[in-house]
Amino acid sequence: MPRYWLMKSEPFKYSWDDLVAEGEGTWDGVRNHRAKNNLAAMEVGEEAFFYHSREGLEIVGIAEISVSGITDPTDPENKWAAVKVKAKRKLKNPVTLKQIKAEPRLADCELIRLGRLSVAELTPEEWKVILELAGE
DNA sequence: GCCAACGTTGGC
DNA sequence: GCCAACGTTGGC
Repeated sequence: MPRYWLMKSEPFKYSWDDLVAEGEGTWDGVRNHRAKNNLAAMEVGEEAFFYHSREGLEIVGIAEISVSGITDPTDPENKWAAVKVKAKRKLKNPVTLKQIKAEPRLADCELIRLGRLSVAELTPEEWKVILELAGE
């Protein structure tokens, strides 16, 4: 069973357009244990929403895990996890944090419950609801 | 720019 | 091993 993810990035540091331009990006620099566990659990081919935090505050597209189970190249001690992702496609309409908060079916998702978690897991149901909000 | 939430650090 | 202080994240 594939799992579904949501990855946050501050667009002035690394935006969806940056990922599109690069083709493939390494998701590193995560220094939170729960986020790390999520990164370590990712498998090649699984999909993740790409969310812009601090600015934008919306899900803009879907990325696909292209390389999983690597150690963070920015961590000299090699204890943190990382993955590589490829831009898959843009959402038809971006889904804002406001829309997510207004949707009762998403009240329990990690993104809302653990606001500061930079890599969150979504259930298949939550994934579908967000696609619905995107007009898909 | 502020502040709440949360993780980490360090003194005891 | 507890907990206060501090730093960081991220929404507002």
